[in-house]
Amino acid sequence: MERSNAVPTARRHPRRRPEHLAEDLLDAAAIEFASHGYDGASTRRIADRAGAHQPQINYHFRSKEHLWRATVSRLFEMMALQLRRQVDEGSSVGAFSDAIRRFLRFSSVHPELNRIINLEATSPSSRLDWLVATHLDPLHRMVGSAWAALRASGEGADLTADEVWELLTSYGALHFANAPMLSRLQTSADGDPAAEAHADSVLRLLFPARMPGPR
Amino acid sequence: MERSNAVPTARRHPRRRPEHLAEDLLDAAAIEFASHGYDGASTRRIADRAGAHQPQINYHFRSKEHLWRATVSRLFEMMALQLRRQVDEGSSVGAFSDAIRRFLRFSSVHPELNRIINLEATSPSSRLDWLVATHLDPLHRMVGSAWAALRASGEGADLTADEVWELLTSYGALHFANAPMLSRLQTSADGDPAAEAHADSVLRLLFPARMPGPR
DNA sequence: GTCTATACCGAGATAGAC
DNA sequence: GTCTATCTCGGTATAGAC
Repeated sequence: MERSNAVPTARRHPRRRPEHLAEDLLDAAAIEFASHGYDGASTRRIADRAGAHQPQINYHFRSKEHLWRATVSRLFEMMALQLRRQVDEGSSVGAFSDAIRRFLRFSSVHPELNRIINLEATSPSSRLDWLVATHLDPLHRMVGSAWAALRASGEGADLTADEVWELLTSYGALHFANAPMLSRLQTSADGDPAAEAHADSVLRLLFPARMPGPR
Repeated sequence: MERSNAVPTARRHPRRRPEHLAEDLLDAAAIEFASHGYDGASTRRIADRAGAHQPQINYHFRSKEHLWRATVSRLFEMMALQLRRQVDEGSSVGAFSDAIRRFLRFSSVHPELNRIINLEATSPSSRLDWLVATHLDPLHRMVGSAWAALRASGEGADLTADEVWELLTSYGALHFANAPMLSRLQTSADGDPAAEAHADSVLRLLFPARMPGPR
């Protein structure tokens, strides 16, 4: 294992009396799972990062797998919070675009969710089954019907709903999830500044007629 | 660790006398690294999958890290072989499109490369540094100058070279790398059949004027 | 070059004192 | 709820017979 930079080195003996240890553990778990994948992440490091002991994880969550699910569900809840105004509500281009901007803004602030999803996306597992059934499929349906409504009213580029889904998740959100790599290839890719610019890029692909603007 | 389906169960005692054990180990390593990430992959399973013993890996390659680099380099060589006619050669739309089709065809047959790249893309590591410096940066430059030439001659959509790079790798290649997830969301995503259709989708985004064709 | 045996470490999980 | 101690397992790597 490569453990380049030591975790914030939680002080050893005196652990501390956290109001919300469970929350802290979930925060730490998100980072570790996103960086090393499920198999590669270790509950020891997660506990360390949260300033807790490793057995606390088994106490507060039942197992590593339960911790993973709780972590993912929490990230989805945070995203839903940031989206509030749902995608399927207004079928207007404005509402749809607004939802996309919120989604991408969230993805730039919390790239962990898309990272975790992408780590699981490449090989079948019970985690992937759960992820799709519990979280992704409902979202996919919402986006699909919203796009269908737009297309029916003559708006939007000539793309299928599945193509739009992939554009949003792969091209759109991965821009932030893969920032460590992209920043090594390009001038700058991570951080908030580029978030709105990338959203513009996505929207230009989806609505070329509306946003032909030069760069 | 979740080890859902047992590896082809290499016969135990009688190992075999392989012509190219190293090649077999690299094939097996590609699959395991792509499925579980560097940390999650185990040299035992890789050896098992190749019908070899675990210590053989340390004999033929120096370490797990060396095995990983050899695996990645081999996949890039296979891709270069499939691309043969280089991207930067002709600056015509036809040559560029042809290269993209070859790239995506390779990605659909060997999704392991894009999977491995994506696994490393999300967090800094010495492996990511090596990957970018050795393999990705040269490719990125080639694509960049090829696209610049096209744009200079008035061809192609209003996209920056970096946007094109992300469209090709994230939207384009990930379609195949993430097939296990996408196939659970959509009607069908993996396998060769959809490869050309997805290439059409990518090219339609890059050259809307030329390929406005309905679906 | 191939195999067995094994060293050594870190993983997840549990028991039980506090 | 928190902590220490510890169990068991699987990880990478090495030594050495063949």
